Amino acid sequence: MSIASDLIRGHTDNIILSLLMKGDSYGYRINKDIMELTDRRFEFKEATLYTAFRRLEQSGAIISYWGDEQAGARRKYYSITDKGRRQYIESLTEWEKTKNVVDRLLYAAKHEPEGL
Amino acid sequence: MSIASDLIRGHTDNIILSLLMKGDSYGYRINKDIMELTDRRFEFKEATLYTAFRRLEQSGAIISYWGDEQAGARRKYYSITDKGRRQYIESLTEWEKTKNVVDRLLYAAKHEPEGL
DNA sequence: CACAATACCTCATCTGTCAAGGTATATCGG
DNA sequence: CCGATATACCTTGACAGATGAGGTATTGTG
Repeated sequence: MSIASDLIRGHTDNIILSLLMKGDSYGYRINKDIMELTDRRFEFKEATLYTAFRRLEQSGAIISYWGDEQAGARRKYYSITDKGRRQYIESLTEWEKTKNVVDRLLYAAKHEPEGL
Repeated sequence: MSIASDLIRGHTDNIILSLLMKGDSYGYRINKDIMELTDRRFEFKEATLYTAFRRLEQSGAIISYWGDEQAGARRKYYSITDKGRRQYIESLTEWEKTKNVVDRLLYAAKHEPEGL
């Protein structure tokens, strides 16, 4: 739990793009990376993750291909496209704007009486 | 425009509680305050706002009463309860955690190669 | 008198999340 | 050898929040 999903909603696709900026990866590994990066404070539910992959592939932000594992379960790898890279870059600006706006609104009550 | 609603989702109720921490207010005014606090970068859609009021009142975080305006349109005022105050305080911690987690994930690609 | 601003409300629809279910392979302890 | 656990993928239906579109009523302004 830790982080409510409604607080992450809107970041899902961009988080996936962010991890794919480091190189091609596959679903299970991406979620494990997310867990590690957040000290186990967050991970996607599987259904959410695969829904996001489908959405991103349909919009052209990523492409997929099957790996040629000799052993173990097959893996579907994802690769970020130029469109996906642009979307990722834009998401960083969006996130900075969001932090600014939410900070102002959530701390409105505390910063308001500055006239004292 | 400006801020995607999915990035605010999850903060809606807490933003309203934050403004009510400053004192009782009513829907129309709250939304105007939000617009000003964010330099017109953000405001709620009316339907979103009133949905949130109903949700907050049903959960006991706020209570409402009709103002006794002598002139002009009638106003429904909202007042934050103790439960609402506790929820607001908790939301600040949640928000700080969320910022930390999203920062880590969105900037993962940039901070990763630290071994150089 | 038309229009804008104030001020409230509802309903149907859309989107993203997720519980629950499924498939298949590899490894490890007993 | 068998059951459990980990890896790795997928789908479906239900649910919750946001919102477009519509509505009501009052007051002030040109």
